[in-house]
Amino acid sequence: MRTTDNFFERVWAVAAKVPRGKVTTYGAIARALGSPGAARTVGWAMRAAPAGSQLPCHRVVNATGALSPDDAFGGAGIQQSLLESEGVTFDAQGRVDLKRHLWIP
DNA sequence: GCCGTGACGATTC
DNA sequence: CGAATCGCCACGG
Repeated sequence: MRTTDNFFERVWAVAAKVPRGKVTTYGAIARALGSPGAARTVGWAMRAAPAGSQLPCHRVVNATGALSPDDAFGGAGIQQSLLESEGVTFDAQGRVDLKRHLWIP
């Protein structure tokens, strides 16, 4: 089958299920897939996600609420802007308020 | 089957 | 809080 056999598709599937105005963490997705330690692999799937897949990867953040690198999404601040547009709030550190928007599959 | 890689996680300083 | 370190897992070569 394709190079993207299972894990990647699972990650994308879960990420696509994240409701608008909410965010999830790589660890949460990895946990949902049955591999709580595969958080890195989840992040890798996001980076390997095909452009134009409409995958809301901007709704996926790490456990600390920090967003993806500035060079991601094609520009710095893009991720935060998108989340803010969806109603997501940030703290003084520019991190997502997981206490309010954390969503787990 | 080993090595290198990586948009992570948790711990420690 | 910020930076550094170790450990984890899956994919490609």
